Amino acid sequence: MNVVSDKRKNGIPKSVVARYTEYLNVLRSLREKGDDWVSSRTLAERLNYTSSTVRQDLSHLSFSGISKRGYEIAGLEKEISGVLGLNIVRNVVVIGAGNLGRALAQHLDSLETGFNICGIFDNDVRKIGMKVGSLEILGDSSFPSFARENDVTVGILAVPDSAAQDAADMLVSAGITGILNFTSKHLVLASDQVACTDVRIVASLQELSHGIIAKMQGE
Amino acid sequence: MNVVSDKRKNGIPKSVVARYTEYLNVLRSLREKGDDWVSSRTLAERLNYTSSTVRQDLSHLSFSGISKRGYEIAGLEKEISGVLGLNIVRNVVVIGAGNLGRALAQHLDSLETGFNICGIFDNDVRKIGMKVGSLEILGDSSFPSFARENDVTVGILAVPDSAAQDAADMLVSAGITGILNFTSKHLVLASDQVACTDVRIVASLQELSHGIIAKMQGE
DNA sequence: TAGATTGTTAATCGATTAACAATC
DNA sequence: TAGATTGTTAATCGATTAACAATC
Repeated sequence: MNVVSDKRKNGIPKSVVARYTEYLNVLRSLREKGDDWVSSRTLAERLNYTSSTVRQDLSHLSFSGISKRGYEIAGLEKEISGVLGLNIVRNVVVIGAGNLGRALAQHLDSLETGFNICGIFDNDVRKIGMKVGSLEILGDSSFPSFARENDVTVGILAVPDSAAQDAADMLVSAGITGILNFTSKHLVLASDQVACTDVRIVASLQELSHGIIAKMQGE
Repeated sequence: MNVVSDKRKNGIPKSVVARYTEYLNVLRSLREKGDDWVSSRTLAERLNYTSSTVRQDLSHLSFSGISKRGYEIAGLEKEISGVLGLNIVRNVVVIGAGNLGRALAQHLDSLETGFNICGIFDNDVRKIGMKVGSLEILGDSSFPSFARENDVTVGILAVPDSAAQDAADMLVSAGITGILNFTSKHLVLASDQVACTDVRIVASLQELSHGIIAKMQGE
């Protein structure tokens, strides 16, 4: 097996992908400031990494910097966006129209993230028909046909924990390819071809709580 | 330096703390199901870890399992909660009363997470006075005195990215000890005694996008 | 007792950092 | 040119897993 296919097989490490998203934020803000080039050192300082980590990360890309100048910002942004698959618009639905689901639909829509929030679903009949921004809340039963007709590839899960697994099953059987999980439940997916990322809101608050205690005890 | 103070100095690794929050979820659901004991194997299977990882993690605690029986669920829950600092109620405010801030205030309140959401702030005068659940939106200017009088130790940051650093500065100078950051900005904190955890909603969606592509390319 | 499960040591694996030749 | 910065190798560091004696 050659080096390239070997790379494909192993893919880019999750830790590197996570930093790519951070680099994108910094690159955008530098570009908006008018900068055209950035060094690994500058990128690192903005995010509390080492320049070595930045260069290692960028070495996974088909994009090179130039000695003494650094990396061309617009080109690097485009390359990272491509690797993350952000150059295509994905149709996304929100499952669960409670406080969190409704807010996420509107928040992600207003942020212009490049994802198209095209539907919001709930199984509470009293909510069906209500409006969330320009979207109308639909019942779960209409989800499978909606997903097919609107080429929906991502589902955002914002239901109560008790309904999480059932809702995930519904998403998978409707042929979704990715789930963004806002519940605290660890999901078991019926297909290993479906990607899942956990957002862990409550867990993050608990980790923060531990962080506060650790600081008090002198790190 | 002896082993104990050495342990204190290094603390529990972040990766272990992250799993503690997952263990808590599983322990609660097992307890509600009526179980009293759990093995490292069962805990591991529920979360796709190895039993070795679970036992290593739990070895940081002052709590022992028993050969052949495993770990007593209620006791382990209490121990992990203690280490994470969840045995005391913290007063929390939300900064930013947009879609996300308002939803987080209500969501975290309804989840009974043990954190007390006691205030929500915004600098938009048109929002001041409006209600979010039982809370009234207050202006940023009243935050310092509010924080002091209500013993607020945690601030949830849900403002636009452009206002993130200023709002963080406000939280730190008001004497907050922890920030849960929902913006996409990397915060620079004026005090190294303040803990910060990033929630990374948009970044998670971008990581999911990469995950989908990776699955398509055969992992 | 026999066997299941812990706690811990040692091995492996992966991620980060240091170092430096190449180069613009 | 001189010096700043990349790309990459090798070293270090930390996290996960395997293995197994202790034990209930």
